Amino acid sequence: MNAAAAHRAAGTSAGMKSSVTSIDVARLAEVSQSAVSRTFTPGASVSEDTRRKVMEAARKLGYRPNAHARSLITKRSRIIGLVLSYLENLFYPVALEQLAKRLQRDGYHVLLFVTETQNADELVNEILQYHVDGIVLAATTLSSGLAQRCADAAIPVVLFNRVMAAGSGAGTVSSVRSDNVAGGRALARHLAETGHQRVAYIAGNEESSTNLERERGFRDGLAERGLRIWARGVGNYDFEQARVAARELFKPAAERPDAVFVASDHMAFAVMDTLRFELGLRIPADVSVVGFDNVPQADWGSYRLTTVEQPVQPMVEATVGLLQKYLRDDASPQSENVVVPGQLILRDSVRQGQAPAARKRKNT
Amino acid sequence: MNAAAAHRAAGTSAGMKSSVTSIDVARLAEVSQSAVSRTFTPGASVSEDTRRKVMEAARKLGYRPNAHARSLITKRSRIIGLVLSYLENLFYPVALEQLAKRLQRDGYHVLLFVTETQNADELVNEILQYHVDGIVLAATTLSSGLAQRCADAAIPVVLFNRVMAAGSGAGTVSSVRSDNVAGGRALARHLAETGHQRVAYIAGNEESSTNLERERGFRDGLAERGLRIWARGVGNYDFEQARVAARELFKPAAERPDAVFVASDHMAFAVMDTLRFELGLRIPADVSVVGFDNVPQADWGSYRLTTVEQPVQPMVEATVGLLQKYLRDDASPQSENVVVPGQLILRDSVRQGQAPAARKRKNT
DNA sequence: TTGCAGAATGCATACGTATGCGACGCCACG
DNA sequence: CGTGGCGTCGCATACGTATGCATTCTGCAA
Repeated sequence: MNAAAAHRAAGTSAGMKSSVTSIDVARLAEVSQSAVSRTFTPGASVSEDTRRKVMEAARKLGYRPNAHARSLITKRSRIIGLVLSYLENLFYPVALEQLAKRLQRDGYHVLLFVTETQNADELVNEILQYHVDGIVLAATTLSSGLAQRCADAAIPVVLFNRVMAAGSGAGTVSSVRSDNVAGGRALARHLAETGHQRVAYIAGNEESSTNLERERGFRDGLAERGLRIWARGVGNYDFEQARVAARELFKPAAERPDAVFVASDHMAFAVMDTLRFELGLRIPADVSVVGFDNVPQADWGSYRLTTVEQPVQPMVEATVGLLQKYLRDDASPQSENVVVPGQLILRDSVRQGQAPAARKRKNT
Repeated sequence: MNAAAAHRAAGTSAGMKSSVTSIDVARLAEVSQSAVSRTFTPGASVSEDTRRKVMEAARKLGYRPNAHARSLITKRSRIIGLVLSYLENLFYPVALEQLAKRLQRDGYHVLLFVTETQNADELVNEILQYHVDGIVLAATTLSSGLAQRCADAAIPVVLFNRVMAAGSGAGTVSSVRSDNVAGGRALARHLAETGHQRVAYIAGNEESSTNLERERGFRDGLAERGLRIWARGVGNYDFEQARVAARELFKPAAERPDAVFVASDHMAFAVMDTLRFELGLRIPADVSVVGFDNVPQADWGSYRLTTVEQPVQPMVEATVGLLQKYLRDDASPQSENVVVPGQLILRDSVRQGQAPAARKRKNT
């Protein structure tokens, strides 16, 4: 054997062009291709002896089963399609990270689709071509049609941090979200208890379910205490638009709000910076600010934002729970809407005092 | 036709269980399966007439080509594997978003792998099973072995924001990064020009190429002006560790640094908050802070961080450029290391004055 | 009219794996 | 010793598409 041949042999044992098939392995191990397949199929019937021979040969050749061929015949790709639209709000990257990790632990992987209101038809096509086992829609702003189209293809869809508009026909599409209504209400009560009178609201995307629910809860909570939304702006879940809304709301220096609930932490940061550095207001002395999501930055020293948490871990757990359930009983059951509770997180962006029962605690 | 049948028919035309194959379409369109295939293969020879018939039938049945079957035979999956480890630093989500969008425009999609120093072997296995067309490694902290193992499998690998340690044998693995050395040097010069004398450095992961290069450039830049690193800590690209390092560096109130370069914006925010709210220091009056990355938050009012940009768009462009090049000339060429220049971004976290040529500008 | 080039089309096969089915060997039990 | 059951194994086929090759078709020039 000359040097080149030796090198080639070494290369073979290291992996090489991964065109080694189960047949190659079978040949080397002196068994049938079936035996190789069974060795790599958990729960199949293989003797300990041949399994050893196969693994040995596979290792030598650097063999790995071809996922495409496999899913062609099993009709399961072990791929989950994840579509989202906007990663600058840290809530989504964090959720994405957890979700991907969690799915990997179960042998699934995430195929990513990034879109911003792109025409849904094309996107559906792209997703379905890969025959994903399930779809997670994590984009507050996505058209409802998309979800329906996917569900029509008989593949399970779960909406993450979003829920289907009640109007569109029933729908076999499930959802996981935190309790936005309760969260909004908790914030309202907290602001009321701490003696605020003129509370403003800066909305996210006005048609999104998250915004509708948070605003409804907030309204209800205020009403309980005989208050109402004193002023209102729209930030559309966008950083710049939130700044603009804040300027607008606080422009007439005559009677400005003494508190503002911003529909997402991400927008709340924009609002806080605008209030402080453009309008020269102090938080919370001049105005209180509360948000929603409990993004990591909310705990940063510059913001210390009182907010309602969206518990990523439980939401992720619920999401893969739903997916796995649908993958098991392949008869697609009716839709299910999981609501995960989230706590009010008290920090330093709300003025204390001036109210009868005002007090500050960390829990409950 | 009764109501149920009518509904089923409607369902069929809308998509249904996507088990419609090219054969079904062929049957309905009264052509061969080959004709269907060619209709969906750009550049194939099909008459306008049959193409119309095929498209019509495909639309009726809700047909979409099966990507797995296709890639089984073409040996191209149009999937790019992307592995990253840490999404809390906004630089990565933003890059991820751009990269995914860019690849989608070319008909590619991103399969995500999230890992934190997990054992590389298993990860390589998972990636290679999907026969991805290329791999992007965007994790500052990943073991070099991983890249090599992937490259061994004869699939193109490009390191994003990272470069291979010179030691490990040559390597057919390419890289894209910004000019960390020049960036570090620019920061050093800027701090020197603005009259700082005792400059500290808080490192990222000490073995990462980004950290090594930034520190080297910084050192060189200081040396040019007769300065050296006055004190040094390690933050390991982690938020909490950066806080600890900051406390340590600034504890002896006797002679504390008058400036600190933090190896990433993300850590810099932790440092700024710690300095301000724990140690009561003013920025930049008492101490100047500079970072690296130019993450969106660096422009926020609470930080206004002077930093060096990592130009995401050009870096993404270079990355897919490399990938496409390797996919075209499938003979894998030698490795290539693209370095994208990045500008110094002046904001308000550096004290001006005290120095001869000190001035503040937005550009250049 | 004949011939021919080029386009269009169909037939057959290949891609790499999973799995039903029958065959075989082994052991235990009757 | 015979028989049945169980655990292994190999053969053959199917999954859904792309593509080389041969064939047919179309239109045009001679």
